[in-house]
Amino acid sequence: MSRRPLPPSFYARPSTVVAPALLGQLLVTTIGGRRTVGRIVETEAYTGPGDPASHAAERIGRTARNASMYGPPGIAYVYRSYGIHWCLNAVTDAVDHPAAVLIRAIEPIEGIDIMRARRGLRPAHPDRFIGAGPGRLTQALGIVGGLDGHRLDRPPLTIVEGEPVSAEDVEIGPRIGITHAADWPLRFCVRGNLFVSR
DNA sequence: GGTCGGATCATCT
DNA sequence: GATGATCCGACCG
Repeated sequence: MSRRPLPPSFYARPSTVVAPALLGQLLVTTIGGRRTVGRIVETEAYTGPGDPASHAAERIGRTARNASMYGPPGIAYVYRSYGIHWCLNAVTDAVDHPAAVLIRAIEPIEGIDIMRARRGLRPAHPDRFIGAGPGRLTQALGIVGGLDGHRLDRPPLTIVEGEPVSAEDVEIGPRIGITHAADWPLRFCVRGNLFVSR
């Protein structure tokens, strides 16, 4: 398994290209002195100002919350969802073009006991509930709002090269949990994977 | 195994 | 003062 972090150039492409390319890559955190690794199995693209579902949609513009989306490709955009959960995005495209990929699910790879403890899962609870959902995976990996704007090619929050998923193994469907442009086919997941959120 | 509502808060009107 | 890129437990059948 290669451990090379994905370079900023990987993210300097449209979010519709980066989102499927992130499938199979490894999300690594070293937080609280503990290392946890998850394989990315589900993503969603948020394309730019013309995407009505984006936090940086034209009608919203640049605000304090979405500032990271206007930053350089390859940094994290972390925001609080429904007042309770944290959600992690990888910023894509170019500076001043606000676009990102939401990481929606991971398959637990390393530090499973740590993830289960962070999630408060009972022993009988199956592993598929560890990281199936954007709020769940951040909790499992210890990702919090303080990591907003963090470079994804260095600790404690890194995405490293894994095994890319071939095009025929990528399943494409509509994005989840949004009201605007809900039918745009910008959700990508590993076909048949047991750890996706739906 | 499906649907429903509560939790909880930063952000924006 | 309303809203939301969510999750979970309660309740029903």
